[in-house]
Amino acid sequence: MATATLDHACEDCPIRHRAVCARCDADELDVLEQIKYYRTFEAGQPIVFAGDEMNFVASVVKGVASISQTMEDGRTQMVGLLLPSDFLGRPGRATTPYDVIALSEITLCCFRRKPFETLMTSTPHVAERLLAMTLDELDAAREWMLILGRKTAREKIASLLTILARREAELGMAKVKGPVVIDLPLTREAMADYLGLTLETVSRQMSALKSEGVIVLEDKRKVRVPDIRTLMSETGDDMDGGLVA
Amino acid sequence: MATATLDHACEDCPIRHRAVCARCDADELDVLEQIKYYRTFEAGQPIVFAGDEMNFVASVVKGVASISQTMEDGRTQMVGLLLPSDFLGRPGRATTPYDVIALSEITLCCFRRKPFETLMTSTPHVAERLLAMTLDELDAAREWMLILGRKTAREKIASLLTILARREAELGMAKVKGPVVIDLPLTREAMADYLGLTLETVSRQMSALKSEGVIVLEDKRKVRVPDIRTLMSETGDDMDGGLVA
DNA sequence: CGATTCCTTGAGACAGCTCAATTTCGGTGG
DNA sequence: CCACCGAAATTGAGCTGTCTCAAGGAATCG
Repeated sequence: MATATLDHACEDCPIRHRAVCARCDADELDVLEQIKYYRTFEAGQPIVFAGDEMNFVASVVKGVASISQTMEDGRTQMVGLLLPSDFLGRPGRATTPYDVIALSEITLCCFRRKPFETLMTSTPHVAERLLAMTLDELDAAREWMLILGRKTAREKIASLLTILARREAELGMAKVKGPVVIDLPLTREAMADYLGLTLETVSRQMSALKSEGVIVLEDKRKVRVPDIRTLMSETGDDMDGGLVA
Repeated sequence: MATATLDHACEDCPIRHRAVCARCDADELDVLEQIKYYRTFEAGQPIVFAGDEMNFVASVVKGVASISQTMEDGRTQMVGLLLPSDFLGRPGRATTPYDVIALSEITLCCFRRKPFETLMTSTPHVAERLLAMTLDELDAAREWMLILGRKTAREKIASLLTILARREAELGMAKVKGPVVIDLPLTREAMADYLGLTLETVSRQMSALKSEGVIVLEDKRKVRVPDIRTLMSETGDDMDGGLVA
């Protein structure tokens, strides 16, 4: 199977120190190693649909996916963005209320739900780490709520780009300084679903930021930010986030 | 001190089976009992401000509070609503990024942060329950994101009223059937901050729902819902939430 | 009964949406 | 290498839901 080529020992895992297993010691890692398996999805492929039974949980090893909700009439809101090291699924619940869709090619490190749940009670480090990650996600969700409820279209775009730049910086370590290139894993429509806008409005605001020199489009999916401070000043937030050195 | 009159044994606590201590056994409860203390706040009083040091965590025993974020120019978004049994504060973090304000008279069951944190590692039942509660909050935040990003003003109002009706029903047990009276703990402005609207729009939509008979205002802060299904059909969601029997 | 706070209602403005027409660009096959 | 295709993105023009600004009204409290 194709996934075999992607397998590797936990020790060499790129997300070893950020994922749900981050705080595990060698013994605990052995247990995880035995029940894990990899799955990959192509860009655009659904991972699960709302209402589906979900008999696994997983860490994102590589790639990007969206968590979203759709109303009967088709209106869609993204409610989560899964980047490498993020956790997918909820221990203790058999079905998922959200659609999860691969936005790029994605690799998941999966665990069957039941074994994972037993493991959670036996290895406190996993439960501990999962709590910390969930609290972080809740903070991110709350920041997002401010964006959705109170920001203008331009501020929304600037906020999204800043969030992506920050995440990219975290993975690559080091503070962001000077020019940054953001690899946009989202289509304009996905950006719109993230921000509660239409894709036309997203496009117009991107064009506006471009023509004002705040961003440079190297490519439709690659954004160069000459000066991150200028971009951040467009988010409407205080600029003391500590992102810049 | 006034709080003394409110003290009571954990066993008689109204939120005993829903709060962070829900899964504790008698021994664990004894430990909690020793480090807890009550605090009350009047309606409108701040509990903490964003940036403040926060050396306690707490359960809401009685009353309602808001968690909110404010931008420099004054735009405010509520990002959490604390109802009885909800948990306030984050173990492992010394300062809070949010304003927390009492919306009604409120009673908190507080624990100093440090002792609580040690307790979390020693009594797994607390950590376990806190994880479950945090995951529920994350779900609530995601539902809220759909409301903020994609719903019309009318749908937003109907959704808020439905959420409050649901919470009220949960506390009082039993499925909601027929007429319900919602005790609105929010001013129009607070509703607006919750929903990402202006207070004028909230007022207009409340008037519209009233004139169409979907709701009856017994009082500005007391809403009677003759038929919960009619209200729910205005939320834009599927009506299969299982709230109605 | 003033004063204050909260709420309602109106009229006009405007940000973002809808509908519609192109344009760009990465592939794909001749 | 070119021509063509389809998906994604851009841009325009007009519309509409919500906001802004403004003027009362209702309830509560000294």
